[in-house]
Amino acid sequence: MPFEIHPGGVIATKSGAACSHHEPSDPSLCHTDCPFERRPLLEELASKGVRITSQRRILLEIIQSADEHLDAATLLTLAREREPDIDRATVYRTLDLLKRHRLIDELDLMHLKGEKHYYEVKTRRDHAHLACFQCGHIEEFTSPLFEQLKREIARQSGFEVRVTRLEVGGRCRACGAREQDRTEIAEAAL
Amino acid sequence: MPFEIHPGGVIATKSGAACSHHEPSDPSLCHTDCPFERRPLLEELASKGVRITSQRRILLEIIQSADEHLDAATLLTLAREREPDIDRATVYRTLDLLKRHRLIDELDLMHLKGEKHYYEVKTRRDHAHLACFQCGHIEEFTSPLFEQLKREIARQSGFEVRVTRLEVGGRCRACGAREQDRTEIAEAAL
DNA sequence: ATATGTGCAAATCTTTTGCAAATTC
DNA sequence: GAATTTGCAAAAGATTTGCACATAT
Repeated sequence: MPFEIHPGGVIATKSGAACSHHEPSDPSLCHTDCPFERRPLLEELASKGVRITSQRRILLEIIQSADEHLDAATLLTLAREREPDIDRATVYRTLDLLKRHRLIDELDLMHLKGEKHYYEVKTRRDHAHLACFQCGHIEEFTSPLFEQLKREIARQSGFEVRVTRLEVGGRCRACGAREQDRTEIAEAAL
Repeated sequence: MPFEIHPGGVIATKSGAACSHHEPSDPSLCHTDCPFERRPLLEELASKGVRITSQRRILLEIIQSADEHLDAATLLTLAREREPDIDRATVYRTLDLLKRHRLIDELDLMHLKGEKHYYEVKTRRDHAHLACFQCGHIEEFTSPLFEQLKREIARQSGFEVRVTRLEVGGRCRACGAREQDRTEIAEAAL
């Protein structure tokens, strides 16, 4: 089957699989209507007629259940724990496949640690990624305002919006507070 | 002088220099209050005690007056037209310098043409970059909603927001219309 | 005079590609 | 059985680094 992007709507997950977007401590948030989850990647791909190989099965499972942003090298390492012969190229090709099918999003996370990319399962609501230049902490941020902005962009520019990437770099609350402490200590020393 | 980021406010340009953010056909938009322009990069750097070398002078001028998004290789080529001995490393080091001083923004433009970065002078208002996957067209988009979203992010997350990057990928109006045409032609042929 | 910046060359990091053999449907 | 996918090895693309020499303040 020649590659083709299918527009089809987002479908809520039917599985009871762990939802990587909530703390394990609050599993009650992971139910059928979870706005962050969708069908398992494997199901999604198979239904599009994409061949499921053992390598892809492994990679999809890892990506699906990852609870942090993965880069290609980490994904390769994790996959090799299960299948030592899996190749770097297969990882990149699979990531590309998922990207083209719009099942994952590619992130830079402000290039805090080099030029590599990070990946995450596409969620129903887009979110911003906030990266702290000082401690490297990454935070996600969802907002109706963001959705509104995307609609405004589509309407005013005439663009059919397919992918959105909002990354913010700065200093997180904790680092800001720490800095504040330092200032106070310095002042007290005078 | 050890490197240090100075927070200082944005200052409107005093020069009559060409403003790269408006069509040359509408020079009236380029005046003192132009919300897109700021002090020349060279002035900005010099006032921070950064050494101005002949190489930097050339690079700054090119970046300043560029009317499209530059990548490091293009910048090097343009610089070499004026000074053939300038080195690739100097280009990267200068871009890094400007980034650290928050005088330029780094963009990916959705990696339409490889993994390289693009650069533009930081403007007073942040803007989104819309990239058309089909024709490669890049469009900029400013909106009060974007500013509002940034404020919301800062307030709710406690982040001190320093850099924002909003990139949108999809299909531009022209390509969408072209596609529409094709569909109509295809239907008429039935 | 001294700290800083530059060119050169080599290295690094990340991703991509051509091809023969293996696998999926 | 035909088309697709994989592993391997090599290449490509983009950026970074160490060091001796040159330059700016």
